[in-house]
Amino acid sequence: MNLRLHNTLTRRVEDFVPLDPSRVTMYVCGPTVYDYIHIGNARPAVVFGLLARLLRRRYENLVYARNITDVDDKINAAASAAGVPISDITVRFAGAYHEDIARLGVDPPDLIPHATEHMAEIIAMCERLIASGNAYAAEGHVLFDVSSYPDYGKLSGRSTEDMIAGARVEVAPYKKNPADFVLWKPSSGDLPGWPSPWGRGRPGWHIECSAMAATHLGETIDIHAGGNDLMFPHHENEVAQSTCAHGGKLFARYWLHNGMLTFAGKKMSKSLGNVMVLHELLGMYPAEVLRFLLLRAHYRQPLDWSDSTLAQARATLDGWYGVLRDLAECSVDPTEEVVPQEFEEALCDDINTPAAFAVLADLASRARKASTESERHETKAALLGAGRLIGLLQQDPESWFKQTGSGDSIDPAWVSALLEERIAARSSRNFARADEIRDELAKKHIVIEDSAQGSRWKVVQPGEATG
RNA sequence: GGCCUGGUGGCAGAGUGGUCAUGCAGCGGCCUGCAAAGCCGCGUACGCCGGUUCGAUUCCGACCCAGGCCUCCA
Repeated sequence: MNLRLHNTLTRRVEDFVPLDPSRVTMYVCGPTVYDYIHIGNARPAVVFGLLARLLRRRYENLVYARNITDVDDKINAAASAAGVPISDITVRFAGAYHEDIARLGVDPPDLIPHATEHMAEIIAMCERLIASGNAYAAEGHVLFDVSSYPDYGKLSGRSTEDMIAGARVEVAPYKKNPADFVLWKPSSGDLPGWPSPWGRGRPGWHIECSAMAATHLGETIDIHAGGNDLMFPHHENEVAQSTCAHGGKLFARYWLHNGMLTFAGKKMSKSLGNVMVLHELLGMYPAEVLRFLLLRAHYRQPLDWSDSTLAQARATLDGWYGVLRDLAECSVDPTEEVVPQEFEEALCDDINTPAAFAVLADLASRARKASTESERHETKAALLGAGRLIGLLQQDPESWFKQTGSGDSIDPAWVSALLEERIAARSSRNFARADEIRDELAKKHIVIEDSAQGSRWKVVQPGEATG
């Protein structure tokens, strides 16, 4: 089963063949840590974290780096607004990022390079680019000379003429060419800065990733991924810098780009002010519902956030957890879990999570109908194995159904007492009282399920099960 | 304006040149004291117009519409 990935460089799905199967390298652009991230920022971490899992199943040694950008003018703005050093801001929000992402079931990458810890490498790369004639210093800046790199624009599919024609930026006087971009810029006294051959300054954004990728993964890396909004200029600039700094060596062999999360059809972004903050969402919804929502659409497609899709995600997961709850008696040791082949095949087809979920749904339905003990065991082991790989169905099924939204709390003793009373009422055929109790529980969003085995209860989210 | 994606049934969302995606919701039935859960069954979906083809939702062209990038952005 080959792993196939859509490569932005060729705009088609290709077989993934690593340069060196004994050391597979992947770099994903991480967050700039100046605030809590929104749910859209979590999409690449979730999707490419899943890709990392798939890669680890095939290659013994994956080196996966996801950076933290901790030098940036937005950070400077946040720090000066709060009257604290930038490290107060970056440490706090990098910590929050790791915590929130972990709750979404994302494994930590192997390496988490920080831009501020790579100043020497960044400066060295600038010097190398100047020496090779691909960059020039001007008024305390170092700029990349776009005209020195004929392939500039190849990744994002635009020509330099297009860029100039569409330019909406005012051209700084020290630029030779309007498309030239900053590698290093001067810092005035109150801004964070590092000593450099061009005076005290700080790096431009793009060079950080190039320097960190080269430092930890090497000059040519297998996979570089990030949001498709980074394709231009960020990734285009990375390609230019890295290729030129490394004597024309190919920088990244496979470029992967995830689609944007939208809200009411518009890209979720801080500047539009239409963001759903992940940290807050985690307090309102089960983390697996959020993770499932992010994986329900193919990663390259846009994904619209809405109450309806949220409710649908919750309802589908409820169905699968319902199967696991019914199979509670059938014990499956983690070592007995298996990842069904069709499931993994779907994921290996350019991370086709919707197709994988179709396999999971079929599995769930087979598990529910399983008539023999071995069939129950087999399907449950497959369900759990698939769930583990994709990062879902990892909760205890019984407690899954007892989760309440933020603010609500339910006293299980109170529920049990009413349930007992209702059982007694039913056995004495006092259905009026039994229904009264059911209605009372329903006010707390508690639903009763009677069966031959007895009565049980679950919490449904308000608004759940709307189409 | 330039470059790039995409338009699939009530909603979400894969995929394919010629019987099935799948999930959620809905409807009918079974089950149930009634429900819930579950089971069985049900829906002439592929933006518009041409072209290629024995046959197109799938390939080609035009058009319309939406979104992204061109400025910080996952």
